[in-house]
Amino acid sequence: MEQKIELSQEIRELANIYKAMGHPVRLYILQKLSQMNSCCYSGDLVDELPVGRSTLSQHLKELKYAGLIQGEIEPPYIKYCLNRKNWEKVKTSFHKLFKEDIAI
Amino acid sequence: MEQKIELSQEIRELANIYKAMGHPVRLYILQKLSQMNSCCYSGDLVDELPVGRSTLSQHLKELKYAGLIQGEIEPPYIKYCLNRKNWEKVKTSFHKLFKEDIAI
DNA sequence: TTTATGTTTCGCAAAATAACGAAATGATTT
DNA sequence: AAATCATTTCGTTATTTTGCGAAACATAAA
Repeated sequence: MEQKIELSQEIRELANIYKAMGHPVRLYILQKLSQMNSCCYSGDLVDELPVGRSTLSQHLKELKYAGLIQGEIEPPYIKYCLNRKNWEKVKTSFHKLFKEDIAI
Repeated sequence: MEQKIELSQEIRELANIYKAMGHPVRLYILQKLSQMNSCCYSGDLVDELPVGRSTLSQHLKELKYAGLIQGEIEPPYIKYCLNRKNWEKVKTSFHKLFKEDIAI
């Protein structure tokens, strides 16, 4: 009665996105960017978050890799913003996850 | 200019929830439970998912621990359903994350 | 061209996660 | 009481994640 499925590319990608969101520092950054509806600088973040510069840089890298944020060089700073295009995608898939559920 | 904050309990909890959602097997289970708007058995899942019984059990345990699902003993099976109360909480916080954004 | 500034990469150590099979548990049936 | 069935826990291994400081990289200012 083995009818093992291969987990779809779609679900694996979505899981990766949730994984990227699954750390308090990264979630804080996303929340901040989302709620301000604007951008911020690594230097600002490192002052308020309880991690060192290199660690923060790693988290930003992961968020970038997951496609959730993007960085623009604005010397001497780097300005980070949400990746709007992918952010929409996340919203859509989340909505889909709740498809048969009560509307949000 | 150090104004380090302590990440709030709220954000840490929410991050834990996303972390729990951040694995394809667990996301598949949640999606299934959400979309069917019903419940399922561990035995059904192990037949379709590409992991062993003990591994699946671990994933179910994590989802339970994160408060996303609940298991009811229905001998000789265990029936798993969404934890509706917490599920609503997840939806709310997700919505909040998108607060200043275009409505879903 | 040296110095300063903001950020990232490197190298490492500690902790957490994912996966498995074997053994244990709990409940039911023989 | 023994056998059966569904599921979980245990013990282990391999991999990934998290975090740090030191060093490297840019870029701009002196």
